[in-house]
Amino acid sequence: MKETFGEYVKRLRTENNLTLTQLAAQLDMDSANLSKIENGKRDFDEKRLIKLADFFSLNIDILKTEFFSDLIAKKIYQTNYCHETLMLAEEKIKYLQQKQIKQGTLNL
Amino acid sequence: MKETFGEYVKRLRTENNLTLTQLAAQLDMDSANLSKIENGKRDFDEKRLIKLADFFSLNIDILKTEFFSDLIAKKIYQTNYCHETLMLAEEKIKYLQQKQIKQGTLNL
DNA sequence: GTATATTTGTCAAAATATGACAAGAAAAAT
DNA sequence: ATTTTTCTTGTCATATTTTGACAAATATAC
Repeated sequence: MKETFGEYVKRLRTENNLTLTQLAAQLDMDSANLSKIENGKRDFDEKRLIKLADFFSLNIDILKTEFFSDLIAKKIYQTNYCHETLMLAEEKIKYLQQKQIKQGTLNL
Repeated sequence: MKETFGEYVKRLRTENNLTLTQLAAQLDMDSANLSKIENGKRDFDEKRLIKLADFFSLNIDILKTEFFSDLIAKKIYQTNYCHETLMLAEEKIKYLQQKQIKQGTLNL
């Protein structure tokens, strides 16, 4: 079963025998805040995904999938019946893509 | 093919022959901002979902599904490959639910 | 025990969202 | 065709949320 994004970062860090301070330095952030991220008390800032991918030589698209799926999971969990919402979201994404093709751009 | 949440609201409004001003009054908001919502230039505020459901006698859960799927669609669209992210999100929701069962509560 | 690592709490500053209003554009009514 | 109504867009002050930073408490290792 899947882990959260925070747990994923923690695993990357510990598997590479790094301290919070060491990884935080690489990501240009406070180690205390990184700890909160690993423990699900704060969100990882999207703009640092590239640094994370670079440092651990991860595929950025896979990392983004990890990241965004986590945001979505947190948002839906508790609020809403999951499967139906996600199915509908998928339809809507397709709709937005269609709309973009027709209109050129799309401001959301 | 699915519509956006804004288009959905607009459809509800026009099918019921209401002006923006009339619906905005029911939702306790500015009609100019409601217009932006219908046209995808602002987000509908979650806290007004209940008023919307009440006024149009909609099932709140179905409405929430419409609402949250829209948020997700907007977030993923452009950024990420859709299907894979949503599949992973579903797994993560299950994981969070499992985690909650074990821990009692979960702060995210 | 001391040192190192991690977690938690707090708070000011930055970023984002919201409410409000004015003015322009489009549609409808007369 | 001009007046009235409706809709759209722009702007901005305020409210809310997120972030960065640091201090202090706790836990782990040596």
